[in-house]
Amino acid sequence: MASRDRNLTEKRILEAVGKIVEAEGFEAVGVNAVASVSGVSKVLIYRYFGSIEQLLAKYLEDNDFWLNTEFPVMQYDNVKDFSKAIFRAYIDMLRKSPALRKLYRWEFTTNNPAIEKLRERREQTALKIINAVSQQSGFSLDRVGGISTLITASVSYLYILSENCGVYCSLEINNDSGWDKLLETIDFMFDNIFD
Amino acid sequence: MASRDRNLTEKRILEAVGKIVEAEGFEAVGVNAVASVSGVSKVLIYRYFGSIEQLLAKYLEDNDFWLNTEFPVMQYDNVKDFSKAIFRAYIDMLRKSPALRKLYRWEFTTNNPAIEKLRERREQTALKIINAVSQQSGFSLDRVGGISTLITASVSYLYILSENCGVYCSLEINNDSGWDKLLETIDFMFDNIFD
DNA sequence: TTTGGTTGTTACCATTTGGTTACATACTTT
DNA sequence: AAAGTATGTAACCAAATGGTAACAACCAAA
Repeated sequence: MASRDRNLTEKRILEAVGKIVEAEGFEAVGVNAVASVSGVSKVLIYRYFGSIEQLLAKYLEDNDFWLNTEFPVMQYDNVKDFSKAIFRAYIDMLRKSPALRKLYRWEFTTNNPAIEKLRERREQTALKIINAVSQQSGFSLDRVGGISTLITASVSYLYILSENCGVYCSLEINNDSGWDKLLETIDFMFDNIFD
Repeated sequence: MASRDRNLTEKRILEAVGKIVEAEGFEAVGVNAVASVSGVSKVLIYRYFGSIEQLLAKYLEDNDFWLNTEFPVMQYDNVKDFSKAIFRAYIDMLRKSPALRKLYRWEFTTNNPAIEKLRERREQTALKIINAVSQQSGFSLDRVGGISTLITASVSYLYILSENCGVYCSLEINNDSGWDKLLETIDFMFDNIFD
């Protein structure tokens, strides 16, 4: 596009990555695709980012998934409400971000340093929360960890699937009605557990 | 391979599909790959199956996922044990079948008639079980459906992820220890709910 | 034995992929 | 003004993809 502005073209390239990711997922981010969507010749992609891997690493770094999301701090008087809030936040995060859904999908088929790093952060964040809830509730780490796993994994699965499939177990996962029911189920679970 | 036996070469081709699926997933099933793994020239693939889509449809039909798995019939005296057994069976199914794990992964990125059919069957089976449990337990369909969704989606997610990632939420998902903990969590849930 | 259909192989095709070379244009610094 | 560097483009390359055409070998039925 001949703008002769490195910063701008780098921005254009990264924006193109974002567009492709949100529309088709990380699997579709190739040199040719990025070049054509950004309108920048692919030579510059290699020149400025080295490789697609590095370009994606930069993209992930910029849109720092997980780190930018504020999880509700322990500001509730009881653990039950805190727990409910945590998973509400998790659901919200995935609902709002098509890119995050695509990232979780990508994780199923790919292994690279960037993904490893994201996994580590996820583990750290999870551990922190699990520790807090465990201490406050008196439940063992395994107990709290098991429940957290159950819920977050489920939510992730359903959100990824919802992009291709409208119903799972009679639950409408492509509109709010299904998610309301699921939230209600989670609340019900905690109501039963914390008593 | 010049065996001049259509049945045999068809079998060879389908077996090659199976190998590729189990090792690399449905995404990797291409004409060239199938041809080279099976040792059959790709012309015959088109001649006998029409297209890769149809070949995969045949493969899915043959290895009829979901239909061949026996779910524990209501032979327990209480709903709690029955519920626990159901999800144990579900976990077992995914544990034993690499192809099923790959199928669930494939479902995230693909839509075609064959997949739609599998989804329908899954819905039917799920509905049947949910109905049974709902009647026996007195819980509403939404309640039972919600819990079923939560658990099966979670298990599916963790099994798919386990092929690329060893730990999720401090849970070791690539060996039995993690799965034992998850089973224990599920049991705990039901113990709390059914009382 | 000839005819017709089945099975298999080789070679080819267009398209797309990731990746590079060579060159031209501009800007900056000396 | 000259030299050197940063930016951009067009053309090209090898490899792999899905897909087909042409031909050879074989078998069975007429």
